[in-house]
Amino acid sequence: MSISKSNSSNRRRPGAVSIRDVASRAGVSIATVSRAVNRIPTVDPELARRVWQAIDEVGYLPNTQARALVSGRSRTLGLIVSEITNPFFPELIQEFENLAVEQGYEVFVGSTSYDPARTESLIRRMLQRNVDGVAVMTFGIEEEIVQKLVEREFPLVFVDAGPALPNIRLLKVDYGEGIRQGVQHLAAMGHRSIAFISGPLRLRSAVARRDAFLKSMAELGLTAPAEHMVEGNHSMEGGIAAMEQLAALSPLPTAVMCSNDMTAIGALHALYRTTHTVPEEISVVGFDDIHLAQFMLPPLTTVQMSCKDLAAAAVEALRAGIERDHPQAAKTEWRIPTRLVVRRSSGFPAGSLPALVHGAKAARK
Amino acid sequence: MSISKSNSSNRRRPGAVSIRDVASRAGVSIATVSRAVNRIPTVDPELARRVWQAIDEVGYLPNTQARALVSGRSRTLGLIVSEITNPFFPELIQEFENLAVEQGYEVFVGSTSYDPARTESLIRRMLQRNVDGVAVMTFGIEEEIVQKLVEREFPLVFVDAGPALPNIRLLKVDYGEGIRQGVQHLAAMGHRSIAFISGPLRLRSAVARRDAFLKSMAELGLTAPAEHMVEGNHSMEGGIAAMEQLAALSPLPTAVMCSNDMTAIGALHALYRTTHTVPEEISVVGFDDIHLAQFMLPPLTTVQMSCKDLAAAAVEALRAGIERDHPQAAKTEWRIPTRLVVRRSSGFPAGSLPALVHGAKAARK
DNA sequence: CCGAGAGCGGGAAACGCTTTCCAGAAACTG
DNA sequence: CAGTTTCTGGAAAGCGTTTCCCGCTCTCGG
Repeated sequence: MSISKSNSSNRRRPGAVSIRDVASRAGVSIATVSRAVNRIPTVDPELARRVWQAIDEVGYLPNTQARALVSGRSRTLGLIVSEITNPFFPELIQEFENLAVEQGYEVFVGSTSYDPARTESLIRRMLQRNVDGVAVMTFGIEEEIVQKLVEREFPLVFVDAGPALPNIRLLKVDYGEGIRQGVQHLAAMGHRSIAFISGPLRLRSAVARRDAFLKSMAELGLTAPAEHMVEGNHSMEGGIAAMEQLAALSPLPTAVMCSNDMTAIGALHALYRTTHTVPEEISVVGFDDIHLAQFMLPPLTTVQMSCKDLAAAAVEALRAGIERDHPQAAKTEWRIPTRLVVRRSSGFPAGSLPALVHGAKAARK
Repeated sequence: MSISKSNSSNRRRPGAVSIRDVASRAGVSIATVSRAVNRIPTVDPELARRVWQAIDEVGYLPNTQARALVSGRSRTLGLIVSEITNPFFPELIQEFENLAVEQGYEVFVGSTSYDPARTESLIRRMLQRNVDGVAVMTFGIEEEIVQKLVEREFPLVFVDAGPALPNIRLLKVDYGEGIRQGVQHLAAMGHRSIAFISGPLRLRSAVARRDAFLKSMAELGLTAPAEHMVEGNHSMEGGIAAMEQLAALSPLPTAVMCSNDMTAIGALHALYRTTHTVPEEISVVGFDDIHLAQFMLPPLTTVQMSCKDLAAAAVEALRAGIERDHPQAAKTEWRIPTRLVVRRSSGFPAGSLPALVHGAKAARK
């Protein structure tokens, strides 16, 4: 008799099942079904059981759009990264997505490719899709675009260099400590002439890393001449170009610290091409500890910035901004620790006396 | 006087603006605003102008959820890949997303990590989010899960090995031709003992590639003994392990064809570790032509499967299934061409007489 | 000059769900 | 046993759109 209204509609996808189908099947009202689905405790256990059974039988899936429309929350997060083709980001995305899904959120990923127009469109699309919050993990974003989001009182999370605005949560990566660990590791092995390949210097986070390097050097009483400070672009190609520039120097620096792993991998390639040996002639240290790092030849010594930590902090910070009664609602900064991972691309500089350090080199073999 | 109803609601995000705000600002009905936004030609140009101006002034963005709810189409596509951390996929995702956005679609990306439970949850979530269609680019998916989608008459696109079901569109990658090109390239240089590192053989597409290899060999009157057919897992680690197995053989095969580039890169690493030279002692050929391939040492000879072509075909096939009056609505198969890219990881086998081939090797230098 | 027809714009219904409000039932209490 | 409280389920009102339908106006021909 009562053919479900929704199924007689011509617009819905044929197989789709609405809350009404469940209600009539279970012999209750749609309100009861909704309450059962949302686990409101006041519903009679017996009824709830019948509802769940009916849901199972008809294969009901709540329509997210309708839910979002009425609740005002889409249970969707935006994640903006610089370049999805840079291996660091897929790892981050993966972790972020896992955690978000665990918390019942869906994720829209967007990659800016450092293009302001793309970024702009990305943000507009996310706004339109009503995401509940956005994590900007791009290591550098145009201030004005953020403005739009802030105006709408959007929960926002930035990595290390967000604009100082209210309603913004920051993930502070401890570059200072990370880079210091790398520099001290090299200095401890006897390196005095350490070069640095930075990221593109128009990005604040790239500048932050470079400054951390200079500071760490200064702490040890070391200086880096201008020709030892080369600008890369966070990609392998950039690393290759930068390293070629350094390799032309005479004398060669005995070690190179890189702003990220892809750059370091590029450096490794450039050194291979110019037939310099690593770490005998020159040591290379990266930053990030992407998956690939351990498979380099030689395996890359690097400063680990844990994707997992970063993703976890991002999701939590976002939740803190979204969910009214979140325990950390007031927190605005999350610290992301870093740590040194020593592999095989770093060693004693040529001409040093390894024996003095109790054969440490041999031990690492 | 007339405070917008929507703005007085307590649920909406404070900055949000609804169609009603635009309507009252422009002094027209919401229906007219909707028509103007959707560029329905029957609306008076002067009114349309006023509407657009009002939209600009109040910063209106149509709510996608409400649109989707009423139109029954979410303008969202699902993209399922195997492993987002495998560099091939980010490149694919990037292209896919660009094209989809160009066509006015948003993309939900999901990575299965070869885990049926994850895949299951992924599909359920996509169903729930009402995606208009799904492209499954995982090189192997569980049949039963697909069943669910097919039942709902979901537009579906598969890469090369989709189940033979109605309403499914297939992207046929021309493995036969691609692998043949690789094998013939090697054979032409004088290789007779060619090994093959496959993908995980429970995946149909891995089997397809392996069979293509055997067929190509047979065409040339060559055979591959069992110990030359090693199973990898499409990752670098798998390639390393497989190559180590091959490297232990005596005599060594003079060339290795790999099921994908990551495997080939792993093989290169394994050979470096065992101090075999490439291509002098052994040639290596990959498949996919990921970005990384050209930066290997030596740069990897590989069979290119263009991400761009693949993504373009996927988006088009999806649109053909979604949009009622799409010109290609009836098409069910798209061919993806492949082509050989010769770089430096392949060369003449040891003991061959390069001079016979008119100094081709020298020419490639 | 009047009526028919065309064209445009507004009111209202519908999409599938959540949530509030209220009525009725059940369980107590005096 | 009547009155009060507590609880449960149903009806209905939206959420922000699109779209259908109807009525108004304007034009043009007879």
